[in-house]
Amino acid sequence: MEYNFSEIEAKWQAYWKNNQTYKTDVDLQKPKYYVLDMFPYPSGAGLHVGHPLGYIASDIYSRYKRLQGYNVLHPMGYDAYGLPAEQYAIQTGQHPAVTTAKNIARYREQLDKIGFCYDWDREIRTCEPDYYHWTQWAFIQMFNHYFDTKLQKAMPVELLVKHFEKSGTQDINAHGTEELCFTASEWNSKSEKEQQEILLNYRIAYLADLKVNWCPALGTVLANDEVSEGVSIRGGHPVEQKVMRQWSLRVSAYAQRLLDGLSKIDWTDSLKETQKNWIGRSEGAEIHLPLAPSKGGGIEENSTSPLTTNTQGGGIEGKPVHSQIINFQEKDIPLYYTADKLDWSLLIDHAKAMRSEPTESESILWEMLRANKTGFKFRRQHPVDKFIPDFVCIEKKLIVEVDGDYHFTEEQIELDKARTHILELSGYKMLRFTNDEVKSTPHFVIEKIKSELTKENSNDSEGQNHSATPPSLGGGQGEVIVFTTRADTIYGVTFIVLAPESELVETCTTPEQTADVQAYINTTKKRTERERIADRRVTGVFSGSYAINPVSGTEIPIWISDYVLAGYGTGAIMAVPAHDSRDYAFAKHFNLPIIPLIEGCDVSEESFDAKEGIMMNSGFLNGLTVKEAIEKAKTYVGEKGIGRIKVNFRLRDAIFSRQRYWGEPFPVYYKDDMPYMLDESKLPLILPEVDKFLPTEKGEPPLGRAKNWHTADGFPLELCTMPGFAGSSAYYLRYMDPKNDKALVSKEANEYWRNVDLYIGGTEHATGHLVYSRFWNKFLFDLGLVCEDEPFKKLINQGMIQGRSNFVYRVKHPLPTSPKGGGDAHSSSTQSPESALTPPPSGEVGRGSGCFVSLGLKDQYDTTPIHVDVNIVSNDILDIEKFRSWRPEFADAEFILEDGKYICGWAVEKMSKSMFNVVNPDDIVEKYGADTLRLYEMFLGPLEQSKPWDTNGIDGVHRFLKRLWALFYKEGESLLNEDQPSAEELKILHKTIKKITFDIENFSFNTSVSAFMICVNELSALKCSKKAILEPLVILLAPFAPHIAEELYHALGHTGTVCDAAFPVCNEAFLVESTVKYPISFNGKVRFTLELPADMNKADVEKEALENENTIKQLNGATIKKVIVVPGKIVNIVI
RNA sequence: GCCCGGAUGGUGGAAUGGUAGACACGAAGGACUUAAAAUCCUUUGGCCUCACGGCUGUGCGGGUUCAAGUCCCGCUUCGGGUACCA
Repeated sequence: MEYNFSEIEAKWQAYWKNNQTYKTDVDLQKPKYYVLDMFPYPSGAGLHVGHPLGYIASDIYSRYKRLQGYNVLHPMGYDAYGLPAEQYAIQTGQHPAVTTAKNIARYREQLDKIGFCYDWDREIRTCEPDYYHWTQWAFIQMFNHYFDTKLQKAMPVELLVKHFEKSGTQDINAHGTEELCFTASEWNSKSEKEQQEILLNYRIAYLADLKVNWCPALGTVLANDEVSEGVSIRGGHPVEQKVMRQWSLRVSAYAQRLLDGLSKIDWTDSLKETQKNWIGRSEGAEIHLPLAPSKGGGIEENSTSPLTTNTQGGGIEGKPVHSQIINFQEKDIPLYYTADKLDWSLLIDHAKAMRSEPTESESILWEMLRANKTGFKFRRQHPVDKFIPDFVCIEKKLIVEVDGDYHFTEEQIELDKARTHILELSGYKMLRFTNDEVKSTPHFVIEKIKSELTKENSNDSEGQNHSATPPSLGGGQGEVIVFTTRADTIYGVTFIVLAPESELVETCTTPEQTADVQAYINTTKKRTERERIADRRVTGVFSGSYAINPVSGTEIPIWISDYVLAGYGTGAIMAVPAHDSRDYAFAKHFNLPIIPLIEGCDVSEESFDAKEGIMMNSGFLNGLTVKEAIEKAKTYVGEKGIGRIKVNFRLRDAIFSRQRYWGEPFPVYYKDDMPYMLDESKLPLILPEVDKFLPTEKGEPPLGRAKNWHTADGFPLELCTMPGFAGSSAYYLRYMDPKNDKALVSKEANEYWRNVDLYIGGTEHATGHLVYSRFWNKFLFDLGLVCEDEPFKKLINQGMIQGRSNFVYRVKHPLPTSPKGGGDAHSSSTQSPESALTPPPSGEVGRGSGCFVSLGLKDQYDTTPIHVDVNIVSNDILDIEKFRSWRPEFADAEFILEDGKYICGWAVEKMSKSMFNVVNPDDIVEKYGADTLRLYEMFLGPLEQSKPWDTNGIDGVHRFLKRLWALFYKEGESLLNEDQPSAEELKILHKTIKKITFDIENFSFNTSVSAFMICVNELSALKCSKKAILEPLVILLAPFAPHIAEELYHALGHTGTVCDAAFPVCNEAFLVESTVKYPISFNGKVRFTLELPADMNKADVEKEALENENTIKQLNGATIKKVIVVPGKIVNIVI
């Protein structure tokens, strides 16, 4: 009986299926173990030989755990929604459900052939209503919860509403998009619509206007991790920035917990590092810089003091601001401005005349401010210093002004700025609103005022109140707020940069600069993300305004540039060109000053970015190390009320809307333009049919074509669908209880299976899926629906399987010189793949001759390398006949052979159709069997390393299985016997048990395959066919090669499945050696070995070694300096 | 630029600081066979040598150590990730 793998594999696959061998249920008698493969997207191309790598590894581990007595959950299913199926549907008109089902069937067929131990009863598909019911359900929960920053967990929105009803925004700890501020009475007086709008600011699933990655070619928005270098990852289409109203998930609220959780899980350091970078926590300070009134281009460089004199522009022209700056710096001295009253009285009169009649907006605002409605007393037209502002709160030193239309004249803007500055120097804070703002968005105006009132409060009373209520982007009207991690460099700030999108751009732009700023903003708007990345030229424009450094008192110019991101920090930075390379480049380009702050650093050529050295030019920070200075500066900023300590995260909220058809419908309807959730009893909301998978004429998403797409009451349903990661974020929970129609997962199932013990998949999910599913799980954990905070305890990334391409060399024309003899036959691994051509399309006759030269002779000719299908090449030898019939244009090909063979060149490239190097697992299974495929995939190299697939080596593992078979059968006769095993045989077996156990635990499957080979080689040499040895060996091999193991297990007389056997345990007693072969080395170089009893003591070993004749010969009379004896290991003689 | 991995024969790779190259492919030679396939045996890092044996050798340059592929410092180079994140 020969080893007939196809028969054996078919037989046992049928047996496992019929006997439900892999069916799993909750079993409280057994410990659980959950092994999961990353959710596959069933693409139309099917599996290539690289895909099953991780599945085989997880299958081995699952089978191993089962043999060890664990109840193993090992499920599989499909992430079935997605863009490719929909793109295909658009092209072909076929319904994506149809193509998806077809692809799944193909995947299943391929997977089945490899003999995995999946419990297929638990299969899930994200596109099935039974499944997406719970995706929609989770979304509703997210809509109905907010994130409490103090408790660091999700809480019901009803609690937030109760809080608003009772005390407004006072003392709230809710993570919000913006900081809002209102009283209870205001909340209660708001309309339903207004209240809903406000709540969206806090909901974990929320609708907001966002700048999104819009991909016109795909007609949808994409998440950050779906975009790379300005193009979509799927399809490579350009992506641009666009503001759209989109659903988002408040992932950013969980940033700290996502970061903290990493320390509790067993993932590789590099993966954790990637997640850390993605979350991007940076601890720093927000610093408030008041705007200065001075004007004009360029900054005043003042070498003798940090104080600036205003020499240009209007306003307080020519007035030295020396004294005020000093006062400003030393806040304990009351601020007072000593301006010439005569000059200013003219201005007042001028202004006053224009304000004689209260405008409509002034009246509106007054109605909202009067009678302590804000909680503070406001006065109207009350004189302050030498001005009469519109509204004043003396208690909080806050002035509110409403600008009429005339404020847009150049002159008036000048005057207003000067006025603001003076009042601010007197300790007043100034808020300015336009008529339009007051009329159209009065509640935002009043919120801003209230926020200002309470902000002042916290500064005054505690100074250290760094609560989690960030000010809105860019700060109030009279200041710029920047975020920095290098507060220590405050003395080196020579300019401020605003993001072009910053709200402050308008405030800061002076009339002279308006045209330039407008032009600049228009150009940046037009640039796509990709252009911004590709084009690293320094660009920017001066706003015309200045801010005052609150520590040094210097005036610094405010610039606008797109190297500052609006979405990070406050959208404004303090530029320290000496110590930040980006600022440096900007300063050099615009010729701005660079002040070095660290002793001995050279900033003539580049910035000194390192956080090391001793501070200089830095006032109270001089002499400190950078580390100390950062801490001291941060504390100083907090204590002096210049700013506050702040933690920023890079992690953004996940955009959750896709303007596509093939995804989960949102359980959302709209009433009065506000979103509402469907009742849970209405779930699942089934994806409707549409006539075409394209946007409507109005530009609505494809769901706009669906008939009756509204609630029973006639309210319209959401037209977007959910993104790919919606269905894949909690899928691992559904496997625990896949048929449950009452809940995502029952409490019982969840408490038994808990979370995934081993998760295997590719690195490509490091920042997408693995962040979203951790977030999603933490949210469900907060709701008490799941019992583990982290979904994936241990995670292994399998390496990529690369392709190995083959080349033939077409002769362009023979070289003029006659062929030189013995051209060297190097492999072409250094061959540049770019220079290789793919064959011309059928029909087109390629240029050059139809003559091909073998690799070893190709250097004698001028050749063009051409990719050739690896499936017609064996051991780099081309099958000439197959090549001729491969493509019509090669039918008459001629060959220059070496030794009668055509040798192909090769190179390692990505495995892809275009390289003709795709190897299909089905072909391997057909030729060698699934067990050989499984073993060979593991044998290729370490699981986590990427490596090229080369079918050439597969014969080795196939021979191994045949040799194993030969221990059982010879010419159809069984060789098995009941003989007692010898000590040597037992040693071979137990050595192998020990090695295999260790290797599986360490996921070192390549070395375990080697160990099996060694074992079988040794047993073959001994002609050992003893049941006592072979039975444990077969069980040991069962996780790796389950079919042959099952066959041989039954041959050994068993009737049940090998899956239910017990994994053999190593008995160390069989491994004890009586002697040790000591390598005897001289100065570390081994010269000979000496066999000595294993229990011989150190002194005797040394004695034996020194007395040995070989030693005497080696020494050749030299004196011994030292002898090192490591018992059981080595002897080293130093001479 | 930054972060993370690698670099060992013709190839994939092995090696708790202790005989570098296990195991396998390929190659060469041989056995069996009319022949082929299959199977089995021998050799196989390089150099010198009839041989015994010796020298050399883990990307490069230093260092630690009785002993370094392995640990430390400085480079070269190839992959992967990420990017004006202040």
